[in-house]
Amino acid sequence: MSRDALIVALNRAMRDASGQGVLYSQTVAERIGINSTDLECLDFIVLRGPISAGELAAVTGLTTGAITGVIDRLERAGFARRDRHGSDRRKVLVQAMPAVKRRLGPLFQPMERGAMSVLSKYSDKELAFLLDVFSRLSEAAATAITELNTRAKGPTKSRYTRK
Amino acid sequence: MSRDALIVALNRAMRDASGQGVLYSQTVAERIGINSTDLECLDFIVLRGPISAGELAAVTGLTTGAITGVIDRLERAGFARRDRHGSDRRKVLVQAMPAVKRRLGPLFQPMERGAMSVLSKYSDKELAFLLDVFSRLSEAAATAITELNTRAKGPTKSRYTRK
DNA sequence: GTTGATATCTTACATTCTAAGATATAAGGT
DNA sequence: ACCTTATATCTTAGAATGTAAGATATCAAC
Repeated sequence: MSRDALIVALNRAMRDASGQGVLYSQTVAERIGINSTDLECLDFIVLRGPISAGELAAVTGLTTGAITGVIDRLERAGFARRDRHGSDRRKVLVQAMPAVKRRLGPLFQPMERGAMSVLSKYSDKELAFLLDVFSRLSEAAATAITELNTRAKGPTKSRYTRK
Repeated sequence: MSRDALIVALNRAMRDASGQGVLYSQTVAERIGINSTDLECLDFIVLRGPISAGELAAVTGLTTGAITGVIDRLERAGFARRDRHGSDRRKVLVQAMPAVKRRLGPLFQPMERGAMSVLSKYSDKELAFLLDVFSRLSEAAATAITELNTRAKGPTKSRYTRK
């Protein structure tokens, strides 16, 4: 395969792999009866410990109104809990409940095992190489997103031509 | 870094990279004034040539009713066109319009350049290695999704796995 | 204590999805 | 040819979830 063809194939493979990841998340969300947005928020809640509603809105790009709904549903499903902030009582701190690990863990196992079965075949050196590549790609993507947002935004056009 | 830590870091890096890809798509969609679902469908339309509405529903996991709306919006925005199937007049074939390449191309350039700036530093051998890894990961993910759906309790609706 | 900033929630409305059924066409048996 | 059943898309009604704007409560500074 030529170098050019290799790069084209690699770009497609990356998009496909990314898509599979999304698809897996959607499937997991469906299985536990919440939507993808709520699962993404739950991921942030788990990763970034007790987090305020406002921060959650900021990292997900949702409005605070939408976040209120997200937290309501996560609470109702038993995956998260609201607490008042100790010193600033306007704030609401959201944290994950034990049910998350118990119910979400098993659902991520097939993916973890799958990734493991692939990765376990590589040497430490190869894994380090892969980690480096992924990090660089993420960084490049972040830069590209910024670039896209920074770029002149042409004439404002309505979302769709009127009904 | 220990091997275990390496693998944990890699898993997180993969999720992050996947997320960046999604975020990029959302940004592109916003920039051209359509939603992410419509852009995903448009990608299929571009890749898989003239495709019937039903097939589009099958590969995306949307209902045919939703696909009708998607095609309506893509048509109104000038990105796609409906045609009657030659021999089976129940079918509607959807194909991309030239405007897609013209208007979408530039928006994907920052990402392409970013990926290129990373990938260009590697040897052919390294690129081949990466392509192999991505392919294996995609395949493992597909298997994991199937596994997850197989374990499902109720009737399962899945994307991409349907024929 | 008053004023303005901040954090979250509420409300009204828009968009897009699903489910069910309508419509049109196809295909096969009689 | 006719009738029945299957298929492909569209239509409709209702649900879910998003935004925007404003209400409410709290904080922070003067």
